[in-house]
Amino acid sequence: MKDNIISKIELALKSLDFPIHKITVEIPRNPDHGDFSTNIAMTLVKVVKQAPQKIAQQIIQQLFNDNNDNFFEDITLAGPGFINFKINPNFVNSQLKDILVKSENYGKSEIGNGQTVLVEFVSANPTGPLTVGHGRGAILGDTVGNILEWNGYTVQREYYFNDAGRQMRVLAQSVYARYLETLGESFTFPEDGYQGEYIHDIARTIFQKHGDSLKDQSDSEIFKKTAESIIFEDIKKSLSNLGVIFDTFFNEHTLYDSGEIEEVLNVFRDKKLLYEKDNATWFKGTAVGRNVDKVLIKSTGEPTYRLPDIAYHQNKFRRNYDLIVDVFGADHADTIPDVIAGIKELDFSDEKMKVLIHQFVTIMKDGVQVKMSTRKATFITLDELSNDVGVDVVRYFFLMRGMNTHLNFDINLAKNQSDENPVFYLQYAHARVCNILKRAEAFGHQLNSAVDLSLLNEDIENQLIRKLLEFPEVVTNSAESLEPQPIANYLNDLSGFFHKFYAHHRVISDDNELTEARLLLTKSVKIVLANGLKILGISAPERM
RNA sequence: GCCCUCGUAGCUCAGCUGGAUAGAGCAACGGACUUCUAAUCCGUAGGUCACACGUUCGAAUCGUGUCGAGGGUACCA
Repeated sequence: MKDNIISKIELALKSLDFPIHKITVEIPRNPDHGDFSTNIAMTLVKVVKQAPQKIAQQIIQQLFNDNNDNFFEDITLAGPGFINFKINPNFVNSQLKDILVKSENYGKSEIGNGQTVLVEFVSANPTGPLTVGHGRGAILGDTVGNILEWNGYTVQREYYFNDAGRQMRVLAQSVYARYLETLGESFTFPEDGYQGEYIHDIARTIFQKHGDSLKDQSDSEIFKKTAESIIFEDIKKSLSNLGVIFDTFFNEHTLYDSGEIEEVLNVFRDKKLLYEKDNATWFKGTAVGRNVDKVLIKSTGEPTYRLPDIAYHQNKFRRNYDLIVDVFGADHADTIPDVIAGIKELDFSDEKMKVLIHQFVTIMKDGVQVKMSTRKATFITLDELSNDVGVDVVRYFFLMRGMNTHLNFDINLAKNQSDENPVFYLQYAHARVCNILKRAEAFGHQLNSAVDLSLLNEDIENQLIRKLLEFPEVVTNSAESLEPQPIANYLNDLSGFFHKFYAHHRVISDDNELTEARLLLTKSVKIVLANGLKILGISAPERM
């Protein structure tokens, strides 16, 4: 509908011999200002050199001249030069049929045009259970994937991990210590070891399988391998429990086997971007616009995380995706400029790469902040959280806030099965809709697409219909910004309009015609709510 | 010190690419269930958009600076 208006304005500008400017049409906050408005007259002031009101008058006149189909009910000049449009309600209402026709596809677009996207997220090393902090990235990444899919992209979800570094060595040592403890032997726990209860469980599993045969083999691969596989299974279960399924898991180690790490070093060396200092190999960041040089290979001979990160991104680029999306927590944000600098030196363009950074999650319980540390095992795991408050609540809480706000996760609020919990507002709207439709069916009402939609002329009905018609634009916008939050906000607004409509008007009444018109509206609400919730990965219950 | 994110109602947050009188929810107070589910609705109250300059027809939104919060700034990831 918006496109329709824009092209009509364009036509008018052409007839008036005004230059074709960038035309923006928006929905005014205040409904008194019409269904749509444009500021085109004000932006033309400089080019046309006339007063904005005068320009607006001419455009309005031209639009009226062209208005043979009565698409516009009214066009008015307002304020400093806004042009406000009122669309013929019959035309607006008839758009509802489009929702019915498209049904579970309503809101999908083809702006992605089949392009391939790699979305990398979570990417936590298998050293322990996922925490609430990982949860935010998981839900965010997964939902961004959904949004892209709804817009015609082909999405691959990838989890990157490293099972070879220092962290994993400390993990193995921690398990070994607990293994000795299980055997009743004396042991020394690594200073920075992992203290979680799950380490005991892993040690016991190893004991059950191998008895005490490993007690003198502190460097046995079994400790690491067993820990890794148990923890990884656990991680995958936590994720799938939340509806997050990965297509691929990428092990950092393959970058060494394939020689890609070496290759990156060679390129950098040829470009004179490497030098040796203090027995370590440094990347000359200062030569490529970074403000400091960074170590790529430590004096121990081990690479820092930066080197494989760069090689990994080169690998992604070589796999030829049209778009590469990374989802990181704020604590990892600092690696990104290095990766981008590196990638450019490897002759790839960072334009295809979008990095989403989300801020931290703080957990509030009983009004106080819960401090968390993975190593000390004073964290709340993602499993605990989703078991505690439910999958739908977890997903909604992570999506209802912008990714760059510090998210305050109030456990008490989330657990609250009452009207204080915002996710129920949406789900209840859907359940109400379902109930009405079911009841209507029981009364023998049929959905009739030939119904007279002009009967829907209450204010709240108009608002509701207009809101429903906004949905496709909300979905494409969120694909462009790669932000799920607007969809969550939209669904909240839509639910609000529906609840209000419900409270003031009955759908099923003695008036058959009106009932059928309202049933069509109700059905449309169901479709949009269900589709929106689907994108967010939240269930749409038929009853509550 | 330097870099990133943020600062909007008592609390948690919206406010789209600069637009018209700044919006929700919660909490507070007062109403509405013999009705398609009251997990809802209606009303009241609540604001120097951290602060100061600047950009322009127009700034919560963009720019610079100050203050405040969080994160990063390692031969940890």
